[in-house]
Amino acid sequence: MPKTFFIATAIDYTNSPPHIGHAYEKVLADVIARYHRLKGEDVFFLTGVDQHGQKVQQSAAKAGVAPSEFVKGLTQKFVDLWKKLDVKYDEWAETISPRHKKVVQGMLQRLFDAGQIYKDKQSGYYSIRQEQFLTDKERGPDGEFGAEWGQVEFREEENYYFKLSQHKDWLLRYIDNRKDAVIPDFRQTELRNAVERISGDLCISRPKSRLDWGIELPFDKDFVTYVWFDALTNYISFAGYDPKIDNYEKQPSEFLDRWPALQIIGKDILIPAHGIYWLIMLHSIGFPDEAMPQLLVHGWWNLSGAKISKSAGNVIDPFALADKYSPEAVRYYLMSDIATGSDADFSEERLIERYNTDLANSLGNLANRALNMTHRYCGGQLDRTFENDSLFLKPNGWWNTELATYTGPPNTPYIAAHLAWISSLGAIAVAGLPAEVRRGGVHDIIGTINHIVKLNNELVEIASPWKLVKEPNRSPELKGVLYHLSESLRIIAVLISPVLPKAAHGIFDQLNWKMELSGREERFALKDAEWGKLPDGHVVGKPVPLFPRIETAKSG
RNA sequence: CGCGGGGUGGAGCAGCCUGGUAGCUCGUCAGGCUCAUAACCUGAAGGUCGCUGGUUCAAAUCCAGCCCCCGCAACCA
Repeated sequence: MPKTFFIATAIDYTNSPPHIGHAYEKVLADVIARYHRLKGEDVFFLTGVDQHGQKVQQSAAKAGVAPSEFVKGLTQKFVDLWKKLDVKYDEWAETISPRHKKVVQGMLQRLFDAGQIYKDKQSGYYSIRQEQFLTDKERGPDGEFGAEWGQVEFREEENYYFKLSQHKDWLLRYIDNRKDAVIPDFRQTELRNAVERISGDLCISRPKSRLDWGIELPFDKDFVTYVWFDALTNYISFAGYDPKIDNYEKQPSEFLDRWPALQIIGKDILIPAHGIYWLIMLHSIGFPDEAMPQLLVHGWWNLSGAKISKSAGNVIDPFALADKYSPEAVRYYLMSDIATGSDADFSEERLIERYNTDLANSLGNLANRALNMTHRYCGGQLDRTFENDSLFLKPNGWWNTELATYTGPPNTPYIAAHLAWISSLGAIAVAGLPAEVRRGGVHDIIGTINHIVKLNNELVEIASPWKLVKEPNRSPELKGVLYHLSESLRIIAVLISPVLPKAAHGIFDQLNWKMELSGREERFALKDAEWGKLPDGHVVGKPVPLFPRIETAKSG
């Protein structure tokens, strides 16, 4: 049985409502998941929320409600957003769930029994505001702790530590042996440098007197586990991992079928959280190197070059954006205007520009004009007999020189050359797809699709069906062109369906194609992206604008 | 000498790993078309690819040095 493709995102902290960055990561994961489903693979897409911790406890206290209540409201906001943006996950992770708690405690107990976790006493200067011990690094030039730390006091505290540094050499070897442990590769370089600098162990607990909104340590009721063993563990606890089984090979088949995951994370949580803590945690509980998750690290959306942050007050509300421009417009913008891995500038003007240019003017208009002409000139019926006419099927390559600059009236060989070329584009796109998906290159896939759209619009100009229709003897050419337009649209719909599911359905509906599966994801399959599936005599539907132009004050 | 990213026509970016006519989108200008969502197509102008030096027949691409910009406490993707 083929293995399930497992994709997971970071889980979001339920201390404040979702912003555009949360939306980006989940849409990216959703699109990658959908491309895998398109290939016919079983997909397990996990996302969710991180609900424990100090900040939530504080925010809840401030709001005068119990943490469990506080967390409920924010969790709902995330769920609502994913629904709105058509992010279709298979499992939802909530760190307060009993299922998760069991795995976290099971892991901790096993590591404690194995001597990987020990108790130690730490004393030093402690910032109450930042909830952390300070070192000399944090001292200002005057030797004092700055105002950003708030009240600082000397404190002595016992806590539990995980023997992190013991696994440093293993992690270095693992990273060196696996070229694609982290994507893109410059992030892997960054991680390796950081691993070299590992020193000391990882504090994994907080005394309940300070923090009780968390998962209790199974071996000491006076402590809860702090962040790492709680949040990171979600990736396996919601995938069926059984902490009681220490032999990895003996894990439940449900889990083994899914794991390892491709994990989509932001650049801020690669080091140290995922790249160091998480990988070492997995290694320490017996996961072999082949079972290490791959980390796909994405960049950030900035606002006029500045980081988006709550403190700067420049947070963008994805709900408002989706309401204003439609969820598909938001999905398209987030996927098309950033190269996965690097940062990009967010702007509503760019969103409008990309939507109007690529979707309304190019793709939407192509669908509209193609179907309209098919109805107007051929009663909506496709005719593909032309395809077999040897007169038009010239060997590849010959037209480039003579005809590249041709600007005369519709010329038969020139049209034929374009038809031949266009009918091969889908296969080329399909061939390149797996590699693009593997490295998260969604914006490259979109670029390829847009190129196909562009060539079809060129074909319309070159062939000028409105001229051909006036010459009865050229009816085969006319029909050939119209068939190519519809067939191209069908393939484009398949290729773009992971990014724009609703629009892809819209194209299929208008083509009057696979109507029995209307609205369902199974309607799209990569194997259908091959040329010539629309049968002879097929009648297409009436065109309705797929992407109404977004009018702005300037253009309207 | 901390770590990493970036510096490419007016704007935003790709290309760099695997040297060999500098590419895309937007914008500007001119032309064409009328099937279409005032959409589409063609052409033009516009670049010393941050600077300097090196390797090479050949460098945006490889090497060295330098300059400038942005991240690397927390909220936070």
